[in-house]
Amino acid sequence: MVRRATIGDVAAHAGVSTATVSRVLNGGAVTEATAGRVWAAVSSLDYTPNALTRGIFAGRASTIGVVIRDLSSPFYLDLIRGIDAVAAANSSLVMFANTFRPSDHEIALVRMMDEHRVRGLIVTTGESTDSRLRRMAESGTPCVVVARTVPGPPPGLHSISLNDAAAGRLMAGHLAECGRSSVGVVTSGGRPSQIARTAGLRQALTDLDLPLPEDAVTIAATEKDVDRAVGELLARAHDRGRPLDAVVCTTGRLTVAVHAALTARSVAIPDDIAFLTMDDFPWAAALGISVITQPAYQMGRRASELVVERPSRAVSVLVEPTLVARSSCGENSAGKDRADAFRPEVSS
Amino acid sequence: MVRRATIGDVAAHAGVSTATVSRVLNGGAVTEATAGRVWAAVSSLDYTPNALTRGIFAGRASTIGVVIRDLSSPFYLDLIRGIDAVAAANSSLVMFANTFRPSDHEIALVRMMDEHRVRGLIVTTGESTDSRLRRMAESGTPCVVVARTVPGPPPGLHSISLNDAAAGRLMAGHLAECGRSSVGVVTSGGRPSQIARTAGLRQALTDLDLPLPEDAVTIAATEKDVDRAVGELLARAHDRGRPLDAVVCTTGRLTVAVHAALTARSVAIPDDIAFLTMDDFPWAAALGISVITQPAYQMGRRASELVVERPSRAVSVLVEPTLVARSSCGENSAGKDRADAFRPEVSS
DNA sequence: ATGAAAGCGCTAACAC
DNA sequence: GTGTTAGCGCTTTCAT
Repeated sequence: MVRRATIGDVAAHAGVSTATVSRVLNGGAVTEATAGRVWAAVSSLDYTPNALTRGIFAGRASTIGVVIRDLSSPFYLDLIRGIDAVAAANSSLVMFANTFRPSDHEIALVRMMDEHRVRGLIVTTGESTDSRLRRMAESGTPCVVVARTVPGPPPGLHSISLNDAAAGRLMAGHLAECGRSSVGVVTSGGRPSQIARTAGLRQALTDLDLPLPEDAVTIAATEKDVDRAVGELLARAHDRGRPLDAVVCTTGRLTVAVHAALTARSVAIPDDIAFLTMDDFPWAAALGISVITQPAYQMGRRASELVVERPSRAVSVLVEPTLVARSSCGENSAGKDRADAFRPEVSS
Repeated sequence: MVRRATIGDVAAHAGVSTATVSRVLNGGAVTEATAGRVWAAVSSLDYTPNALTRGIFAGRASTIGVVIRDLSSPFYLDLIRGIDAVAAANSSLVMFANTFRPSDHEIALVRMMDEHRVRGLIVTTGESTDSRLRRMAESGTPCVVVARTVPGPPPGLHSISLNDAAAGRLMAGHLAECGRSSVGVVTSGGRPSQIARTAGLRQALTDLDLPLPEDAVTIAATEKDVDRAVGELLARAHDRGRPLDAVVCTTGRLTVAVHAALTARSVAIPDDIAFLTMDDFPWAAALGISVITQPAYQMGRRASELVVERPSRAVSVLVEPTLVARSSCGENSAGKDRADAFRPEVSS
């Protein structure tokens, strides 16, 4: 096992001091001649500088931390791609951790990111991590919370989220336009974004004189739970005497499962029931599924930028949802294309 | 901006030496009493140990590096999930970088991972990075190459890949069983795995007396290029007087695009043309698309395990593909379920 | 322009 | 059990 060359080895090999080597590596004042000798030593020894040791000096690593809840969701996937793109442009690496669902685990992951002295941290965690995020922000590690806002954030603790109520309203509007009047919704539960979407939907529906009964909303925490949820939704509406003519899903994570549950019951989309969900995905076009989309990639970019640019105040970015109408709700409107709904930020 | 507490601060606050603090943190011999005082200091100062500094001691970080070509491909996504799962179980974080397509960029990324002294590195890069991977392995950083094998690997340089030729054969067999005889293939190009799949397919087809003409194989490097490729495939077969009755795609990355190109030409699947592709994905069932699948998640787990367990020899894992027959090739066989084809490793 | 030396936050011998 | 001391690999004064 070959020992790695250190800066000392390079110095010895080039016949200079470590200080000089450091200078040529980081661009200090050195003669052409010495620089040449040093570079020669570097390559002949295959010297690769140690980023860890460098980081201890800077006080922090050059890495951007990301703690995400569920990699397989289309939204998070695009988010990461955005984050990674900006990181790459700043020659930062992304340090990633998947929290997997409910997971109290997320506290430990955020802690690990902190221990690794990430340059900044981007998370989609729940409130349980807020105290640590605050402290990190206060001690100079910019943090950005996605899909949620933190009350009274200290400088350096940013947030970037979708106008969830507007997303709900968009859903209501589209469904109404398509002549649907009895909608059922499956949502993934208690996260603020989920609640706001459902509330926005209900409000808009009510304004349209299309009230959404309590029991027309069901919670499915996981994909496995979706089939039951959809079954109940259908049954309740039937019992109520107003069979469903639309099902909306408030999270992209459950789209496949809801669609499958519907299909398994041989409901025809959109003839029997309209289907509308969150977050665009590669196969949506092929399946004709209409969606409300959020600019995930741009959100990821923005999050990374906040980390890199370190604005001194707490920044709160709110992005707007867009409807991508395809055929799953009945009318096959020309379909505004997956427009980029990213808007300039709003400082808090 | 609050300065972070160091081990020295904790020591001072608790009235002990830094060595003692280090001991209670890492489990050395200490009195209940001192330990108590130290922990009290730790929490009252919100002390969070610096993983960077720790790493400089261990000689390396506790992070697992991953350089992936394309996050959005279903295969890579599952691979990462597998990697992350094992990393989490070993309280390692995953350091991630997306290489994006063609990218010579990958050399720089692997280098960065090396600079960060990752505990081990998992890559899907091309041969351009081999020399560095060899050096890393030789100096004690286990590396695992996915979807490719490195000739004459030094100890510590592992590989894990699919039996690509078998995948091609599986495709040929299924297509033949479904009564198809004129197949066209779209492949993403020159990577060894792509070549082996196509070769396996061609060989098996030939053995079945169903030769695959040169011009029935077309290369599409990116999704944008797929439509052209499919068009050419169809046209050439037509000109040849043997219109296609099957299209196979040798990479999961292009599945959506190939499917879209076919649909755009209003070919009916499977009535006009059978469609068979690589890598299972969440929507495949809904669309009835038959696939040849590889155990991506397990491969990710295995890769991580190789990093964690550091076997002293070079290990080469070969996994077998499985056919998941749905309806896109005509017959709707019961469909063996997405079986786990993971097999015990084979040492090289 | 370059070297000597101090020190970043932490661990690991080695004394006591 | 606990403190002292010497580093780990690197950057950064401060001299020269």
